[in-house]
Order: sequence, then structure tokens, then C-alpha cells
Amino acid sequence: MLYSRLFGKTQKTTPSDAAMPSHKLLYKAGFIRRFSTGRWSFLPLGMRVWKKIFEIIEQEMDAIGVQRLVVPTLHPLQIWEKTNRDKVFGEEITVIEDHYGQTFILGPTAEGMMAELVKMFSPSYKDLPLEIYQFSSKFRDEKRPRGGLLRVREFMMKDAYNFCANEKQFEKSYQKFYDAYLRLAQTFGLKVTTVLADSGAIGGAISHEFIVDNEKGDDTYFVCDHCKQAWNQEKCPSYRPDLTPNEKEKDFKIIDQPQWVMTMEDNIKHYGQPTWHYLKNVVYKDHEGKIYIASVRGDQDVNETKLKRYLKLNHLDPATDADLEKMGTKHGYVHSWGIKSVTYVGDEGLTKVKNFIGGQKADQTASKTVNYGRDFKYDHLADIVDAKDGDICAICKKGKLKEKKGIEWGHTFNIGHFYSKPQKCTFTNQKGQEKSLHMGSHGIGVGRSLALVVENYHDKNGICWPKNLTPYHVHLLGLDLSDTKIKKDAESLYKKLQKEGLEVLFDDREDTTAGEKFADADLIGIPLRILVSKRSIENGGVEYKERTKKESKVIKKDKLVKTVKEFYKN
RNA sequence: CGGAGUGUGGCGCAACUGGCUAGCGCGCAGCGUUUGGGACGCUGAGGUUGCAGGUUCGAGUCCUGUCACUCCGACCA
Repeated sequence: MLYSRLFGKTQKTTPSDAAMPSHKLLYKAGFIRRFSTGRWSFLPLGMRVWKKIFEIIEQEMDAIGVQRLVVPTLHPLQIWEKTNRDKVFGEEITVIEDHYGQTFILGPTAEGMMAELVKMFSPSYKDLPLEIYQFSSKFRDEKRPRGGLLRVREFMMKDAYNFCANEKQFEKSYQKFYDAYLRLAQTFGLKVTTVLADSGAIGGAISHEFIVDNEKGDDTYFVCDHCKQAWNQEKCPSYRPDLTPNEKEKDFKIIDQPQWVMTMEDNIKHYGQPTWHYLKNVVYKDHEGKIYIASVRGDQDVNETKLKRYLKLNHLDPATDADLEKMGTKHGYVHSWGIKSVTYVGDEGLTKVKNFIGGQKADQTASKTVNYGRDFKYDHLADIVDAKDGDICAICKKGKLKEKKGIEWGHTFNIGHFYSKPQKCTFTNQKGQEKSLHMGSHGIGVGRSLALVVENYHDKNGICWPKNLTPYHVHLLGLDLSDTKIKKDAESLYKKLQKEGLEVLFDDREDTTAGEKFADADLIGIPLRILVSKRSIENGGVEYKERTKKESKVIKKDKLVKTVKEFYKN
């Protein structure tokens, strides 16, 4: 490719709102342009990397025997209604109507469609496991897209689906995808941590997120420094040790308490006890207006996802002041027991502290030496709090949890029969009986992969593409091109490299200074820079420089092809 | 969805309390001089200041509404 003909120029300035390095660099180097929030065009340079990501994923799927196909982008609404997910995804889905009045969803993920497709062939146990995938644009109206390509509303995703006869077969198939994902991450040069996650709106039980560490990432996860297990925040079990092992239960008391004691800080000021010694109540309501009170230790935060999962609810909102009034209470006065027609859910940590303070606050009084099991008791007791950095690991009980930030690169789900049952996606077993298929789904975002690579491979001058993802193998720079001999030299080299099957970007601009060409080459980030100039010819060859190295060397022209190929071999 | 903020040629910005023909840099086009780390000179093209309405002799500037975009939070594959 001649640089002078390349569509998409580099730029010295970046939009002032770009915060992430990948956003800035991909923009500056002319790989991408935005049309509206979370919707991007890929320019020719970006497209070349995109294509390589495609091919790498395709090869890996081929290698593990997963077959490629494609389903329509517009999903009939009825398919989504079968699993009620038109409501679960809620505002994140775009619903459109065609000219005939038929309603469709712009597909945000395709489990339902794939299940319908599989049904069309009434599979037998002999066909299982059935493993298929597609590349297709996904549409999710993210509330807050951010970071350039990192979180968007429209994106290309590789989504794979497996359909299995039983749990055992599924586990084997799932493991195959899991291993393939680890290999793919390695091929992309991404260090991933696999964390146990909640499967959220996709549905199902278990899932693994493949997370790339990034300080500005919006996924929080925890790793145990002993057993090495990792969970994301929504899934991480919380360990609440016995904090008062040597204390005895004292008699329940109502005591005087000044009215100003309202918040946790006030409590500490007044009683001089650590925060875990108080009772804390957080009030929620579901979409039907039903009220739930989550009761936890004063030093802990309610994890809404855990609470929702426990209550089997899709939606939970904080209660408003008006809701509290209806309950006959107000902010700061919510009792840990006794309020009628609400559901109390306690955190298991309540059983590990003796003699709580609080729970029954009135204007001038409060309760003291309150004990769970004796003074109050709930029908629901579960793990509903956030794990915290430094907590003891609830599983091995030996290590400590370390909190980390990252960006989700891929996700594998064990969805079980979440779709198969309501959609009647079945197979016939050896006995001729109809059985529901055990499903899984596995996704990788193409654009996000690309951005994550840039996040991890760049320096102050620009991108440093890994060898297997670079838009071109060689960035050929011609200097002194007004000299016809040098120009011819550079051109013949350009042709020669191409003939050898190498992808070459040739900066053939005659009216551009050397400095600008160097700066552009660094910004675009192709791993090898080959320079032809008056000086290089005087020195007997061409200048060869690796993007990530400081120094260059002169090599003879007839050695060039071999050197380049050698470089790309490793 | 809550909080904060921003909209001025393709990009980055300026225009003080309302005041003259809305400026500057980059980029783009032409000519010339340059050419090893983002050169320089001259010339030129490109804007109904996001949109709608209002106040005023006069609005980029003030008011109302609206739209878009960004950041923080909540949520989320």
C-alpha cells in the first residue's frame, strides 16, 4: 500500500475527551472514527488488524472443530419473549418494526436464535455435542459507552454456542472452549485472569470472565493469594469471621441516645466502637413495589447482584423516602425487625457478632446488646455483601483477597436449560426419548480485543503492534525521493517485498520531511521499519529498525527479505 | 438513571463585563525554499458559533427549551 493513497491520515491532535490510550492512539493513527456514542467506523488500517483478529479466531474455532454459520441480525421478538429476556435486557435492546408491522430486536446476543436454528434439525444424540459459531454485529444500548472501542453500542462479536446431551458432555465441550480462549488470549498477547462470574442477563448458572488487568477498567475482581481462585465482585464469596469470640451475650437493652446520632460516623463518635458493631439496614423495592430490607453489619456494603440472585429477581431499586413513609418509618430509623409486610434478608455475618448496637432506633432511644437469633431472626439469611480487599478467602480460608481492576475480554457461559426448556430445544436420546439440550455460549468482541492489544502494547510515541496483528509487516520509508535513483530503488524494494508475500506500507510521500515520516511510523506502530535514503545507500544498504528497539542497523539489500522473514518466524 | 461539564471550519483552541468584517495553530489546495525525528515563507479555500425560540438598537456571549457529546457514579457480556 502506498501511504500517499491510504485513506485515513494520521493526526497530531486528539479529541480532548479521549481518556484511554487505545482511544487516543487508534484515533490519532487513523484506525477509527466515531459516528455517534459507541458507534465506530474502522478505517483501512483498523480493518487490516480487525481481519487478522478474525482469522486468528476462525483458525482456533476450526482447530477445535466448531463450525461457522450466521443468523440474521434482526431477531423476531417472539423468540425473545419465550425466555422473557426482552424484559431482562430491557432498555439495552433496540426494538424495530418493519413496513409490514413485524417487530424485531436488533440482536444483542444470539442464544435464542441459535436454539431455534438447532430445533429445525431435530438433532439426535448422534449429532451431539453440536458446536457452532458466528461473527456478527451486536447491538447493546449501553448506558455509558466509554474508552473508544472498549465499551460500545454496536460491535462485532464472535459468539459460539454448544448444545450437549448432558452435564458430563457439556463439561467436556465447555472445557474445550475455555482452553481455546486461553490460547487465543495468548495469541493476542493478552494476559488474562479467568474469574468466576455471575451470568446476568444472558441467563444460566456458571460463567467465566476472561479479564485483562487495567487500572481504568470497569470490572472489579478478587484473587486469592493462596488458592489463586478469582471471582468478579458480583460472585466473590464474602468471609465474615467471628469478631467477638470471647464475648458473652448480654441482656437486650433500650438506652437513651441523642437524636443527632444518625449515620455510621455519628455512631462511632458517640459509642467509640468499630463500625462492624452496629446494625445497618438498606431498603430496596422490586418492580412490583414489594419492599425488601437487607440487614448487614455496619462495616459492610450490600451487593445488589448477590441480593437479586438470592431473591431470584431481575430488578431491584433503592427505596425512596416515600416508600419509607408508607412503611411507617423514615431514613435513618429503619428497624432491623418488626416492620410488617416487608421481606427481611440478613447477611450471614450477623451471626458472627455478639451484642450489636442499633436495630431499633427511635428519636431519643436505641437498642443495645442486640443478638441475632435471640432478639431478632430472619427467614432469609445469605451472603449478600461485597467482598473487600484484604478479606480472608472464604473458600480456602488461608489466603487473602486482592482487589483488582480489569476489562472483560471474553466470557464463557454454562447456560444449562435456560433457553432449551422454554424454547423446547430438544434432542432424541438413545432410548428414543425427547430431552432438553444443555447449552453454553462463548463470546469475544473483535473491536475490544483490538483496543485491549493497543492498551497493552504502546509507548509514548504510538502503538507497538504484536507481529501477528500488525496491519502491515513492513513500514517502508523513502527519504530523498526527489532523487530519481533513490526513488527507483525504494520502489523496486517495495515490489520485491510484496512479491515475497510480505505486507508493505510504503511511505512514498515526496513533500514530507523525514521527521514527520518517522513520527507517523512510530504512531502507526508496524513492528519493522525499513528505510531507504541517500544515507542508507551510501552505507551500503537499507536501514532496519524494530519498533520497540531504539537503534537501527544497516543491512544489505539482498539480505533484507531473509531478515524480515526471520523476524516474523518467531 | 443520578452528579459534573462541554458544544465556535476536518482536529485542537480563542473572542474580557453583550459591541465593529468571529480570530489563531494544525490540517487541506497552490507556488517557492527545504529534507535523518512532526521545517519555513507567501497565497488561497473552508463558519448562517449544535438546534429552536426569546430579551436587546445589537447575541458566540444573557434567558428558556431542546439535541448531541464527554467525564464520575450506578448498571452491564
